[in-house]
Parts: sequence; C-alpha cells; structure tokens
Amino acid sequence: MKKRVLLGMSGGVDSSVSAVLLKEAGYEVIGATMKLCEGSGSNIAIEDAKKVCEQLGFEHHVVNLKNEFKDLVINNFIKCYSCAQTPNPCIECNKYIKFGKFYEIAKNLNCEYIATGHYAKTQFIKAYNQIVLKKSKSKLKDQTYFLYGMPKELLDKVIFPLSDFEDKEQIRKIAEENSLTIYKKPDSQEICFIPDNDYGKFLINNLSEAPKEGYIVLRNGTKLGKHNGLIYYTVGQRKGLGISYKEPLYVIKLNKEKNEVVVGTEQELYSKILYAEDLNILLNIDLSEPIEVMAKIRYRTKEAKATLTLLEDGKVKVEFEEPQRAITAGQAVVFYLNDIVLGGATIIDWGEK
RNA sequence: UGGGCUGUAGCCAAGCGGUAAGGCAUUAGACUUUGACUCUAACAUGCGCUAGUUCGAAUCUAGCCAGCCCAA
Repeated sequence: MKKRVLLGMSGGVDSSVSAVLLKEAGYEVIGATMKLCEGSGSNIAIEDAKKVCEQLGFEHHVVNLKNEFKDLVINNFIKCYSCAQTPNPCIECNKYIKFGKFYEIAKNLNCEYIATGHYAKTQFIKAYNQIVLKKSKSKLKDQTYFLYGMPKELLDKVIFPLSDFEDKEQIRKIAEENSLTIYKKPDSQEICFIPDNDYGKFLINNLSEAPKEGYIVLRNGTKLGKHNGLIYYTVGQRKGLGISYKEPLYVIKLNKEKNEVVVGTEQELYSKILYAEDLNILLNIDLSEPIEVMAKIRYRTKEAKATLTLLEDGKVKVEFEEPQRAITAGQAVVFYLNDIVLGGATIIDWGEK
C-alpha cells in the first residue's frame, strides 16, 4: 500500500515540483493549500496549486488556518514589535502552523506524512539513533534556519523532496519539463500577511497604542535627532535614520523604557555574547555541560563557532569565538553540529552582563 | 554701523590657486520565504552675491548680503 502524504502547496515552483517528485517516488499525494490570510495573492496561490494537482491527478484541499495564523503568528508579530523587538514570523509560522496545525489536518485525512517545499533534509543518523534535521544540499538556499522550531516528534513524519537539489534552476527546469505553468513564477519574499510590505502601516493599524515620538541618541546620551516610534527601527539598521554624522550610524539598541533609539558606529554593533530563550532541541544530545556548536544569528549570515550553555528556564547563553554583528532581540539563534540542526532559540539580549 | 567668525547639494561636511572628498537622505537595480545589513548605479557646469587678479579661483582681493559671537 502506498504511503499517503499531505503536501503543503503554496502555488509556487518549489512546492509544485515537490509534488512531482513525491509522485515519482511512489507516494500517494494529497495537495493542500493553507489559507492563512485574506488577499489576492492567497487566491492565486490556491488556484495555481489546484491546477498543479489537476495536472498530476492529485486531490487538492484548501485548509483554512486563518484564525490559527492570526492567533499564533500575527499576534506574536505585533506583540514582539510592541516590546521593541524584531520578530521572525516565518519561524513562528513553521513552528505552529506548517509543522503544527497542518500535521493535525494530515492525520485527519489519514496521511501518515506531511511534506513541504522547504530546502532542508531529514536523515537517520546512527550516532543519535534518530532522524535528524539537516541542511539541504544547496547551502545557498538552505532554510533550516526557519525550521529549528518544529516539534522534534515530527522529524520522522516530514518529507522534504527538495533536500538534494543544488540550485533553483534545476527545480524550475523540472517544473517546465512537467508543463507546470508556474515554472517561472518569481520566488516569494516579504511577509506574506503584509502584501504591500508596508509593515509600519500594518502595525499602526493593529497596535493597541500608537507609536510614540522619541529621541535618537548616542550611547552617551547625546541627542542627534527624533524618531517616530520604535517600531520603525531594528538593530543593525542604517537606512532611514535621517541623521548627519561624520560616519555611518547604525541602530545598536532600542530602549523601550526611555523610548529611545540608540545609535552607534559599526564597531559598536559587534558582540561575542548573546542570551536567548524558548530553546527548542531537535537532537538526542546531552546539554548539561557547555557544548561547542556552530551558531547562526540570522538568515543569510554564516554560522560561527560558539559555546552553548544551558541556563535555567529554557534560557541559554551563547558565547562566540569571534564577535557577531547586529545581534537582534526577537530573531533566532540556530545551533548546528556540522550539517545537523541541534536546535535554536529566540534572542532576548546581547553583550556583557 | 568698533572687533571677530561663518556662508560648499534637502541636511552634515572636506577641500584653502589646478578644474567639487565623504556621510546622511533620496531614486533605480542586485541579493532575500522575517525585519535589517551588504553590493551596484544615479544625485552641485557649481562652492552667499557682484566685480577683479590669474593660463586657471570654492580657494587670493574688493564691495555687498545673510547669520553668529564679543564689546559699546
């Protein structure tokens, strides 16, 4: 009997080609498109995915997860900003929706597995006696940074058909060869629930209290200018400060208490130490003693050698060998052992204490 | 109406006789399943105004205008 798998389909190239690959691998595939928010993009996604399923002879379902998405992802996004942090909604979405609610739906449809078009890989590793989450073959497109939050129990229930592809062109080629009309659809970007990418406007419409004006200051308190609200800034930001200074200035901290944006030179952005919370561990491994890992503080940043120390309450301390640039509260730090994802956590603070 | 200082792009600012650095901001791209960063390109025929010296002036000279400071 064929194994049944529920494939999350965004209507894009990656998930559509995943459908082809699963079919070729002999799975019984059911396609499902999650409806996460209103908007024309969402309807196009559904139509495109449905069309692919028709072409391949699969069932297609539309799964309404709007309420869950709002409760678990959008609300966290808003809350995070109101705490002067910078959220990463894609990580929350993977954690709660794509590898949470979506799996519940799969079970209801009698699917043993779920699949997505993420660039990531799962593999049984004897040393850990488990299936682990690994980086995809394409190091450039690897998306494990966004996936560290998935439940460990799901590792043997998830299939990533794109795990061994080197680059996107191959994927597009497969789409074209299979006459999938979406083969040249551009890659998705930006936050999916803010179609015009104007997240400032989105926040103003959704925050309980309006953003307050305040000062932009140097570390020593020198006032350099004014800002329209902390929500418009994030650590490491250079553009949009509107300040004249002899060298480029970057946001190095958002001070919620004083409602101040603290700016400094590029050098002041670097730190060797960060603290994080909500640790999620994907590996059978003993963390009672500090451990050497490779840690990544941001998507598109090279991971760096660091020591991971467990503190109380699921909090961790990460000490890097080399200073890292623009460690940002609200963003994730993800830990790797070679290509294997150990886990990750949400950054809450940085610098010496 | 004595003395001193300043006046360079939307903003900050270098240059001090040889043909307008740099930063911020802005615009257009590249990169990117978060927000950023980064990269590439564009952005003053003109340096308060007017005359003059000079082969050549933002740079020197004179006058004027504007702002600031110190004295009355």
